[in-house]
Amino acid sequence: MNSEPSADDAKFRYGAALAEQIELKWQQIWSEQGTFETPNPAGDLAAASTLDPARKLFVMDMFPYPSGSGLHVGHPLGYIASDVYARYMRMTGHVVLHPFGFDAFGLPAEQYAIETGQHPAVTTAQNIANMRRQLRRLGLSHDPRREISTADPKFYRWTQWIFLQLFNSWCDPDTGRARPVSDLVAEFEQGTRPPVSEANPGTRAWRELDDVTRRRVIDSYRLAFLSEAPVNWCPGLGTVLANEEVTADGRSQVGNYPVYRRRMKQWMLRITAYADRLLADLDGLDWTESLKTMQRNWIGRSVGADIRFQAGEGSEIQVFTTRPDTLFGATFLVLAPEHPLVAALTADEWPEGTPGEWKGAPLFGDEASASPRSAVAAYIERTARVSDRQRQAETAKSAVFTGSYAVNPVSGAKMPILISDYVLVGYGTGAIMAVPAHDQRDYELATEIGLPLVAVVRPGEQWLSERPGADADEPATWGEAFHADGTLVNSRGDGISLNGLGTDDAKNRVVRWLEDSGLGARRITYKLRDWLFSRQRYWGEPFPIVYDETGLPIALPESQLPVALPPMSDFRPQAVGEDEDPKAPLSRAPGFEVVELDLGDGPRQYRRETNTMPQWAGSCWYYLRYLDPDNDQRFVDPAVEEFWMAGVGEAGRVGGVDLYIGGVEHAVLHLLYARFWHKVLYDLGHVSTPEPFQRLYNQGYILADAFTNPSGRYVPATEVEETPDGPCYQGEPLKRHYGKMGKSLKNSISPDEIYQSYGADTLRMYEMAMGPLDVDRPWQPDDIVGVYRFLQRLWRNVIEEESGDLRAEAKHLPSSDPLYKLTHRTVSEVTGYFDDLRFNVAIARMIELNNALTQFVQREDAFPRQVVEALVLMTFPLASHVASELWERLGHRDRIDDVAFPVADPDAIREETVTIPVTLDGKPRGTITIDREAVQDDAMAAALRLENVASVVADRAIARVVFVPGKILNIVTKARG
RNA sequence: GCGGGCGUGGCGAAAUGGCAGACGCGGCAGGUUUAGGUCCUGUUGGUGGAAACACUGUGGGGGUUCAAAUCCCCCCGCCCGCACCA
Repeated sequence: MNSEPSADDAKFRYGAALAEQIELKWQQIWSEQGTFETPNPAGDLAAASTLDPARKLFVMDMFPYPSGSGLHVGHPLGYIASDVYARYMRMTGHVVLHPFGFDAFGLPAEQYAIETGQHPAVTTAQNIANMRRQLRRLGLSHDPRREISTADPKFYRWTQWIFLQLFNSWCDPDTGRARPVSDLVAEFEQGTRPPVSEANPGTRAWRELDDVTRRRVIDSYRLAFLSEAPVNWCPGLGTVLANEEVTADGRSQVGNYPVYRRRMKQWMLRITAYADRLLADLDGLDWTESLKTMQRNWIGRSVGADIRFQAGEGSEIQVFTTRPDTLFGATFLVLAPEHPLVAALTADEWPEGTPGEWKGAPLFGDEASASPRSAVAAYIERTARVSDRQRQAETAKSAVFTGSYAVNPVSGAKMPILISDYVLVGYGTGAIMAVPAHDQRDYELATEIGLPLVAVVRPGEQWLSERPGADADEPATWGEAFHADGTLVNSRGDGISLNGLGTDDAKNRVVRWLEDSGLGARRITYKLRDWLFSRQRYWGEPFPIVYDETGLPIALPESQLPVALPPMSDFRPQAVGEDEDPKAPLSRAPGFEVVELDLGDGPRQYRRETNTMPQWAGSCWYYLRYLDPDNDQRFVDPAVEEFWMAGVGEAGRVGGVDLYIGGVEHAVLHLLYARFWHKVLYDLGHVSTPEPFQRLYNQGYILADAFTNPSGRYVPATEVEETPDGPCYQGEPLKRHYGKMGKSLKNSISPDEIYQSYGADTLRMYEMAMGPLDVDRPWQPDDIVGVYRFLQRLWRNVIEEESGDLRAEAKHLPSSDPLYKLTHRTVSEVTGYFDDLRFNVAIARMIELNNALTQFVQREDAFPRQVVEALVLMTFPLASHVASELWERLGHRDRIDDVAFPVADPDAIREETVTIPVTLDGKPRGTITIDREAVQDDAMAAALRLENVASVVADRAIARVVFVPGKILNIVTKARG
């Protein structure tokens, strides 16, 4: 199947060996001539001449982490696509910035280092060198001077600098924008803004506060702040874990250690302050609707109301609801087990007549349910033990009663207060009003342990009739909650009645009433959480933060950046007991944690922050560093930033990277985090656009067969034998699967294999020809020969295979020649397809043209230069090496990289006559060839000369004629008479 | 459960209101070759037919239209994301 050249093959046939020779030659030339170096408008990389801002284009890929196993053929799909586009756009006169880099900090790199027993700095450097080599072998046109690594101190110095911008900023609630903390302090000092903060209960005036309290108040406003948060804590690994790193049964993916929920003091970034803008600004972006939807869902805006319920003396419980209209149906309250008021609300004794189910007796037995305190304690303990995922997997609802009651403010009804794990402490207020008749979860709990149900929205007749035995007034008979909109019933109280209103009217009326009575207010909440930003890990950016004797954080001055990651031989996270506080690896680095610094008031001792930043930090801004990678004065020169990030093209484009290609797996992590950082930088005046990525394109994945043995483990797909009884490995029958190519499914295919059999140009072209760029596609090695043959035929049409000489040149084609016309039609179509990233169809058109060219060359034993040059130029963005070689052999001394993409001759495309189908009652009956300008009568006259048409029309009457010029003639007939 | 997307030959796919299946793989037939491979030519959705041709055909059903793979409604299947979000 491989086309290893055999002895009698022509010496100069385009085969794997010749392809390799050509590819290495041109890669060498590109490197020596700096072909891919893109100039800047200013600074170190400034161009000799001025650059046209209207012609700039910033095209980039999501950068990879430097993996130890190198690339497989699935990785470069997006890289090839961006490269083809970058090369094409350069040929259309654009100044194209096409950089590449490595996401070198973070867990994948550190895990690889631990597994191989080496230092991550060593493995990272090795892996980067290896990947750089593999990418160069593919002929990607990245500017080598702009390559960055997030683990390079020259890079992470500025990651730390941006963290300081976050630390030194707060979000002004009046404008929703970030401002310097110094503004906030000024407003506190002048008394124009009250120092409202949890750190200042009672909101005493600024001048009454001591220094430490003032610092606590300011800290509580910062965009980067310390907070106690419940996290996934894994003592076995000695670190917190992201939700994604915890398995369904609550254990660590790595090492299979148990994971606990635990409150820990962590750095948080206040991304929630940007929720509204992150949502609203999606509208102006050229992203797919599905990706925007994912971000919208993740941000999860919901509109409703806060309502305060009185519970005994002085206690007040605030809930959030999106259905304030159902307030009369709220028959009990449910708090998250972690809610701060739980302890205060837990009664000493059960009220008279409390049912056993409310006491948690079925869950914990008689002893634990003897008093509210023991039952609540048992329930809290149970919640802490169970992971989030496990909780959600449980089918039945559970809850225990606190022994306390609240009062429904509209109906006056007495509402038992319960705790249950289906109420989440992190969403809304961590407490809900339960409306069991109209909320499915509340319904399940109410029917499970016997709580009252009141219908306040009347279900429709149809809804009731679909549920046998359902009585409109008895929700318990419904089998499930009725949560649709409807007409309010049973909703009359002392101060307010909602009866007869629709859902929307009822919401408005009850919210107005709550606001007037001071019992509640309209409110919007988000699912988006603040971003937990610290890790007890070694391989990441150190925080530019120290603590003084107060234990409060102090930002280091810019002049002390970077805070270098200290070298450590044992950098692994350390296991600690369940009750011990975790120690970040950096606390063990000699001389790192305790330091003497002069921060402006003389040398003093400080303690450094020893956590590191998470994997996402560097990727939040790396695209900006490409613009100005060696600048040691600023993270990016403003003139350079403005040039590359400005919106080009249609009016109203917000600007940012002009084309960003990457996988959809980053839809809500990297892409949301980066948008947030960018907006902060924008607010503070450091960047010129409100969004980082104008156009985002998700390439599909390459899929391949994968196989599992009888014990369910994946086996290397390349070593699987196909037998008549199915796939086999080491004598064992296998189960066939199908999935994303990669290490985990053991079905990777190395690009080296393809280079060996066909060359890099064939691989590039094959990956682009497989199908639409955004769709997953199977790796089908048998198909590769299709594009291989195309390149081979193109080569043969220009070069004598026996001698290696240029073929004879045919006479100049007249513009009336069909091949000339086809060439220009192809150029015109291919141009459009390249513009739209539809490389698969562009390649199909080019193959068609080449097939026609092949016939010509065989007939004439000579090639027409116009056709060949157009085809070579169109091939260049895809198969750059062989196109460069052919261009040179065609006698050109100029670099093909600088040649303009061919432009179609409009006269050649315009046909004097057109051939269109004729249909009778929608059925095709033949074609007619008519003048381009022909009108309906001309077309009819031509159609009636067709035997097929004339015979039918003779028998039937013409009811109607539809003539679409250039498209179709449809004759609608009816029976005569 | 909610949200997004997809469904076309043996396979990857074209056609986004106007002759369904461009282009490629694979298959079949022929040429070149000692043979195989390479290379070249022809052919290839299905059914019927020697052929011309006819009928049929884009997951299923219905609708809009002169005309539907394409637009609308219902159903089925598959993929992806989120998921006790109040």
